[in-house]
Amino acid sequence: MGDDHSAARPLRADARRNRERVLQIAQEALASDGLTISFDEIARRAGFGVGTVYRHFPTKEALFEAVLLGRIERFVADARALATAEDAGRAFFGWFARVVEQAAANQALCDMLDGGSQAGPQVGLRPGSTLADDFGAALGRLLARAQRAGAVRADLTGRDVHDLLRGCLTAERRSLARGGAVRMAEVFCDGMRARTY
Amino acid sequence: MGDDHSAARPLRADARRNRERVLQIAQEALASDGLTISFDEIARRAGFGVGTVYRHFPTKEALFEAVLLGRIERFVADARALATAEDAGRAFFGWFARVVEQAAANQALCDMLDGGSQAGPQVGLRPGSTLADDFGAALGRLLARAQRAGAVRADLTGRDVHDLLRGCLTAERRSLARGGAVRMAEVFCDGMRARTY
DNA sequence: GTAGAATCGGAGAGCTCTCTCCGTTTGTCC
DNA sequence: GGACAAACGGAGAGAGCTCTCCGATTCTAC
Repeated sequence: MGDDHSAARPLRADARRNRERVLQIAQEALASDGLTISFDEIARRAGFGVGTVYRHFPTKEALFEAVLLGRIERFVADARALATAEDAGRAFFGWFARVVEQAAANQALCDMLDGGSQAGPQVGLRPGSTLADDFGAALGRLLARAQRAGAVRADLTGRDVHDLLRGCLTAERRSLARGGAVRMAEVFCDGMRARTY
Repeated sequence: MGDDHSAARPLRADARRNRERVLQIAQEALASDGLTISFDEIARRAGFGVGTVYRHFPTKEALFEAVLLGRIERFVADARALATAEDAGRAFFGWFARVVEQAAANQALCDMLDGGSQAGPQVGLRPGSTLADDFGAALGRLLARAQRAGAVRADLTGRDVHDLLRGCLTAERRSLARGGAVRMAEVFCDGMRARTY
């Protein structure tokens, strides 16, 4: 996806270098500014004409996906790896906290897991996309197992948890203080834990 | 604020009628579409030229504030009224749930309590505004009292709770299912409750 | 009914954003 | 070094937005 130099002839050396640079700058720009950053601005920061950037990535979304999809896939893979962990509760809470923590450090990841900010483009995780389904399914499996083990309230659905995740990330993006998401996740996790009384 | 017919001569009858209609349509539009709705669109829905709407409200923000500030003030007043309630925990959790519930039914209120969505204009609750301070202070007092009464975890700050509030509203705006915010608030409140173990 | 003030309507200025087009520059291969 | 394809740069088209301006219309007072 975005790798249009796989089948056809290889890119010219300068073009490949420039493509890498665009990706790197876009990565930084997305992390600090989120999905609302403009294409022009990324080109400017990278020191290229906007036409050059479009040559490598045909749309704004294509560039953003090239930068971000891999990150989400990692979350899905992590969840799958934890699907047989010994302590199901620990696996679930740990995964949740890790996703929040990593996304909190990256505006664009927040925007993306947040369902695509109203403002920015819909990237990657729009409802119905394969990746969104995978993410939801992976989360659902971890949750179900933790519930069966009695570690998480039985009345929570996967969608509830996804909403809670979004909520945590919102805190990070909006709050005046950094670290809001992680703090919030703590409270959330307490709320999710199965009551013993 | 927006009431420019208070001191000077009264508005002509048709103008007053039109002003009311603009407010009503804007109210509906904001509730359903949030702060990102365009001024042109509101004028179109109301059946007026855009110039007419600008005659009554000099900027987009002025119109939005005319519609929304009263709602926030109500929340602040409610909190003040509860400041001497018998059951401090009940007062706090009840107020929190009520704010979430009401805001959840109104996109623009969500956007606003959310600190002004990145996209839309900053309306009313921008940090440092009097209303934002009032809101924060009212929330802080309810919280402190509930904590003194042992009903809420002692380690939560007012900012934490404001973040949690934002998080709930995010769920409402982004989730595919309506009612996400209220659901989330339940989990939150459980997480906020002081541990008895 | 009429004069004159108040109000309305909407074209358009000016901005930002995405994306295209094509003349200019650069890399590659001989 | 020269020829030619590949890649670059950035002006500008086109769309959407906020807000202004002023001729056309409507209300009100007499």
